Amino acid sequence: MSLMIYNTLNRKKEEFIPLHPGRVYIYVCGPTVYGHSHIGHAKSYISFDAIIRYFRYLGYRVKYVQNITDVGHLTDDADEGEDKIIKKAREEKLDPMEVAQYFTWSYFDDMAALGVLRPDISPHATGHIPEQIELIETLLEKGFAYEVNGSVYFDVHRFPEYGKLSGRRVEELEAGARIDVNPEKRHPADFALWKKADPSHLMKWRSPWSLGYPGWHIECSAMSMKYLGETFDIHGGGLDNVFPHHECEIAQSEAATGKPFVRYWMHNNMVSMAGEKMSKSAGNVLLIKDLLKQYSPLAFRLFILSSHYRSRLEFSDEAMKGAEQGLERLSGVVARLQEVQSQAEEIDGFSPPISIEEYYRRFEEAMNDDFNTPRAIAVLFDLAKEVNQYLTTNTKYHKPFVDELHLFYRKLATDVLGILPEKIAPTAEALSSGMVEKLVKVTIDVRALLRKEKNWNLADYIRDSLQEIGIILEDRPDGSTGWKFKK
RNA sequence: GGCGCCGUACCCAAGUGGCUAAGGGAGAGGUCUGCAAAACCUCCAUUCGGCGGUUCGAAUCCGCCCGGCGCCUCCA
Repeated sequence: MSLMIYNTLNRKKEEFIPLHPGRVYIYVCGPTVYGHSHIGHAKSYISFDAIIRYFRYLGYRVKYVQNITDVGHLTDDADEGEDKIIKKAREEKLDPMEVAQYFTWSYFDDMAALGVLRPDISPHATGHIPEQIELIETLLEKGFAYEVNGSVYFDVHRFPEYGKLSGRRVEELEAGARIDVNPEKRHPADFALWKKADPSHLMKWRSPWSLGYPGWHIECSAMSMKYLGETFDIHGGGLDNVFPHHECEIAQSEAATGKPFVRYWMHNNMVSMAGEKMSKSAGNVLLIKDLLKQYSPLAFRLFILSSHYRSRLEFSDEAMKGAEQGLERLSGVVARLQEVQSQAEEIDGFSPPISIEEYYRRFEEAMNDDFNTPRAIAVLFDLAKEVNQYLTTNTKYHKPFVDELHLFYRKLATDVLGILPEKIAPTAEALSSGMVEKLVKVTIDVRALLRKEKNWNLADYIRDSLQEIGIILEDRPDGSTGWKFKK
């Protein structure tokens, strides 16, 4: 069973064959750090997080690079306008690096809160100015770029394959250009590699051409090739980066090295709200920090991964609540498995009522089909039903079997998808010490006596009161009472 | 104007030529139960925006129409 990946370059699914056996070299476009991240960003990073976790599950050694863009992206028209970070700095009366640094930490905090594993390398654009200058020099030497007035532009006509990723033609771009024509450019579709800074510009570096700053695509080429090689396996990012960003990256990189840049291009689709793409400019953003005030990070991951990464996802409170409930169901089954593990034993002649291998197979089959997490998650739910049946129809449990079931969720739900915690919220059985636990136990015992006397009013009063302080009691058919913390 | 995507039940969402259209949530009924919660069982789209066509057979392919969206400017 081979791993198939949808490659934007060919618009079809292709078998994944790594350049170096057993290894995956992957670059994903990171954030421009001029504001807090919203849940649209989160879809991208959670999707690639699951993809990388799955590669590791398959046994690949992954080198994951994700840039931090702390310079270069402009606000308005292609060549004029003000750098976003500088704009923010001016507004807040801060040094641009203070802005970039502040939002970099904010981004890292958000990702940690969402359980997104850190990339192996998080290179900063401003930390790689020499590499970018070097790349531009190569492009000039090879005649793919030209200098005008201290700025350097890439000449798209010198690179006939320009447009191969996004399916555009230079002539069409010319016709439909909504960009104000920059008189320095030979052709409207040419893009800047280096811009000369005007005297008031806040971020600038010395270069052979001028005191200036790098163009807005060159950083990704410079940094990805520095850490992953001139040709590497996967480059990922948002669908909205296909053109012009990734198209330009290909042009710059392949022109400079004469080699294929990236083997598999992967693009995630957007989050929408009320039918419209979530974006800062549209103003319909929900920040990750605000989302997490209301919903649990794991439920949000479940929500994100229950749609395919290449599909658009419609966010709503109703959908998020659905995810919360779904997560409750999954964590419920794992909590019961945990609970049962301590009392389970070896049962002679035990024959497993569930084929766990079959569920592994189905999960992998789904993930191997271009990381189809919605189908993979359905497998987890299907098994949950069977496990619950097993747990409710038996009173004695076969330890190795219970362990195996538990391991299944541990590996796939916790390690690969990251939708279940390492440890489920404690239950009475799982705990042997602690004052809270002891107090709850005493209370439950008292309530059991009241129930024996059929003093329902008092018994219910205790249960309701505990619920108010976040402790849920569950009476079971055998007369015992379990409890858990309210999520 | 150019390029492209999507429209599956109340909500989110898989499925892209062939058994009964995944899964979750919500909803209805039932088992259990003093009640509740959880769990389990049953039900919940004869139908996939509409109309034609291709085919033995289509949600899936083709055409037209309706509706929504993305990119072409920074964007995950």
